[in-house]
Amino acid sequence: MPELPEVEIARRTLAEGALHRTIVAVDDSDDWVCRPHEPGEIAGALTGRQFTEAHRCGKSMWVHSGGATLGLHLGMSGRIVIDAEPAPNSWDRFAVEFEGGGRMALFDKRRLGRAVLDPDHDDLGPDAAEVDRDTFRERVGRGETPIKARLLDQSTVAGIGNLLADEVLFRTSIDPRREAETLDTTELDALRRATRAAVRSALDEGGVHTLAFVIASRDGDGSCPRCEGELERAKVGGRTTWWCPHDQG
DNA sequence: ACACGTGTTATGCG
DNA sequence: TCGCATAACACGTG
Repeated sequence: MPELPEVEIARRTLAEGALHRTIVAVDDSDDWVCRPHEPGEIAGALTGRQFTEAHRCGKSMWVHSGGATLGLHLGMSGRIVIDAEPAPNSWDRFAVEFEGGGRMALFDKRRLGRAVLDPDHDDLGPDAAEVDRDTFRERVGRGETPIKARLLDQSTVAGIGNLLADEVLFRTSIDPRREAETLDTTELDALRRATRAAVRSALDEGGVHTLAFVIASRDGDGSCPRCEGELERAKVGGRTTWWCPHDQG
């Protein structure tokens, strides 16, 4: 589920449902998801406090509590759930209970999500939906790595995942295997604009699953939405990649 | 049974 | 130290 748009939706869920409620209990017993702290350490830092603000950069979120900051990452399968019954099979990997009932949980079957105290975001690039034109040009348009791998590198620009990368490369007719430094400024500017537009659209429609090329490649019959030719599939930057060999030559 | 996956990070190599 | 590639991580799903 989670790429930048899903995480922004999760942040809004936190902002609307988890702020200004007194925390009376914390379940941080999953010592794989709750790291690197000892069980009870997050609980000790948050119990009795209220979350006051919910922030996001790329796919990382953090909430202020007046004292410690709680960092949340959804990993590949995580979701934020507010005021629901505890999930079966301990799929709630982290949870806080609020005074008077109700709770906030990180639901994550695969356990690749994270709940951390005072998260370190030093290795995170600027948010992919906010980065300015010149910064995008200089950070994305360098190196011999495939442009898709560059877009997926969270320290270059934060928030683009596997599906969004395919979508914006399709929208700009750029071959995902091109070396990043071979892109000219026109192509880089187009990539940035396509990213902003795709994020806006995904936010409006409910996630990256709703984007046309994502549907065509993952759920559809594998034909190009533009020329109807057959899409190609291969590993690029270690990830499954779809593109149109005709339009993205 | 077995490979795959919307993410991150540790490790290895030039 | 840097840039890049790959494996590993956990575990449900098809």
